[in-house]
Amino acid sequence: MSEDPSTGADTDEVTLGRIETEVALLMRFGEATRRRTGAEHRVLDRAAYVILRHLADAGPQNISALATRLNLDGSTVTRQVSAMQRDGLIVREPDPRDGRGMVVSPTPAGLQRMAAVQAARTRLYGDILAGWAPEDRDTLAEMLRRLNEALEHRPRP
Amino acid sequence: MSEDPSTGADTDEVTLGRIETEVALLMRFGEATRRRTGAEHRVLDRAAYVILRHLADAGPQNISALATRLNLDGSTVTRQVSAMQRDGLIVREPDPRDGRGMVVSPTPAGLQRMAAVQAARTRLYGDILAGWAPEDRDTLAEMLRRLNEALEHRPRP
DNA sequence: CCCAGATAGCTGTATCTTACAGGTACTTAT
DNA sequence: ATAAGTACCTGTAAGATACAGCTATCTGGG
Repeated sequence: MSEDPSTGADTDEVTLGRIETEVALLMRFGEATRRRTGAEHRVLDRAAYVILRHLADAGPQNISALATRLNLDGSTVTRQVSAMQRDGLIVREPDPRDGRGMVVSPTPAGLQRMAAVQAARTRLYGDILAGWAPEDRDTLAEMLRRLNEALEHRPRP
Repeated sequence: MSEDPSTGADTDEVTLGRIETEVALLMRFGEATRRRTGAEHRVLDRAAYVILRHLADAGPQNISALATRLNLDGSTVTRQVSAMQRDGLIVREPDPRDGRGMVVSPTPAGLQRMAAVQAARTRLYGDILAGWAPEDRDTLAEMLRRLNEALEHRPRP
């Protein structure tokens, strides 16, 4: 470690360390925000938000498909979906093509609530990044997109 | 919304939406990884890792300082520190300058374990970002750093 | 010096999120 | 028609965290 800087021999090592640090930090911020925000923004559970975004994006799906996509156990999604149905955010209907399955669809109320949360979060980022130049915001968005893309196609965790 | 693109009137809105989406996605990746990794990498709890990094970085501290810094309740840190002491990762000594407080210091074993986890995570990022140009990695690191900086100084969550 | 209020840490308890195990109903393949 | 697999649900358990209440200690005004 700690080679001659001019060679750049372990510059990448250093950069990777920085990325590791910053991602870890970002995760902590996110979790803390989620918890601290608590009742206020919790018109919509974080889990519910993710599910609604998925349904809005990829169309009505059954529970197994959701669970796979969200990296969650089926039983977890069953419970989340039950709560969301109780709150009128989604409807659950028998799958006409598979008697075992249930198709989950967002309700208008659910989509509306999701959009509101999304707008609030976007506004929050607007505040947080208030001093940034537009091109820097763009660079950030692009770098995050590429990071997620890389994570999705990672070799083997 | 959806103004004439040539004016760039709501380009920022769109960019903020992208950032919101990508951060949310990154969080889900992180959580899924943490859970899936499970017993394997769990030579070191994620909480313990963060605490050790902090102690290594900022020196021995008492529990309240840690809790404040980590955005956690004092009782949570008390329990985490107890577990870490049981595992020989830290030591807890009475604060000579405040009879109420306890000073938490990392042990050599704790630092070593932390360094090992850090190295493993750095290697993981090396795999994930295998195809990236060094300057892109650098840009990512810098953007993440600036994002975290902005989060730290955010107006008011 | 002494007491009131603040602070540090610990313990008990509750909540939230999740996973795993087992059960039932249905589907698919042989 | 039967066996194996799948989809979902329910029971149970584990982990992380917050809040409330407790004790010991510190600090500042009389």
